[in-house]
Amino acid sequence: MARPMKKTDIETFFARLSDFNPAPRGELDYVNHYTLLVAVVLSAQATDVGVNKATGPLFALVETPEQMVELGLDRLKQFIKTIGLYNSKAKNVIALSEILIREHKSVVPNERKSLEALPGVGRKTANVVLNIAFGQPTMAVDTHLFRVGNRTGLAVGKTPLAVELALERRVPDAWKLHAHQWLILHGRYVCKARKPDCPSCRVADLCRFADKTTTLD
DNA sequence: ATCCCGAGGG
DNA sequence: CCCTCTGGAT
Repeated sequence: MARPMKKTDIETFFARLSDFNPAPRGELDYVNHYTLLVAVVLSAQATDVGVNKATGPLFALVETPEQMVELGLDRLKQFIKTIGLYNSKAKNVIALSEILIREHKSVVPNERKSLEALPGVGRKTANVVLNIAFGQPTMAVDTHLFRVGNRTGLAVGKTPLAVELALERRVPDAWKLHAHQWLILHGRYVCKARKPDCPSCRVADLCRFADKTTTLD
């Protein structure tokens, strides 16, 4: 039952996802490093579609920390009211913007430590920014990566951090940079939480969980 | 009722 | 470790 995915199968796993989608892109909308950071902070426990709906009008007006501080807490809340947890997120975005201005010359830092020191930015959000904005091969373990890793046997762990470390150990270097994006897309559209679409999954034969009862052999 | 690119506080 | 923040989609 606790059968981990075989090493050779991990290679095949990513080769197939890569073949299907050679240059996977995230689905959060942003216009620069700062708006990327804000979008990822807003995306906690929310769908990216819902986040994009709110950030479209917001980023048309605001794309720098200075403009965000000038916009102010109450008006920011109006923009993001349709996103869950909007109260604390709005507070965090304003506070984080003030810190960027004060301590980082309004530039999004490229170090984990500085990123995680920002309010509303934890390990997962820092990993996303490091990966997307700065091209670092980080494994940002969100709800999708956690589920897909454990379900398939690719990277098993009881906590997101454990799964992150397992991914770093097990994913071959050649696939590391885009692993997060491939896995999240796979988790969102195929290896879904409620009704995983195993029949149309291109890596089902490598998966310990896949329902293979529909195929005869 | 459950899930969505979680983080912070107790 | 637990709880809270929170609205929209399915």
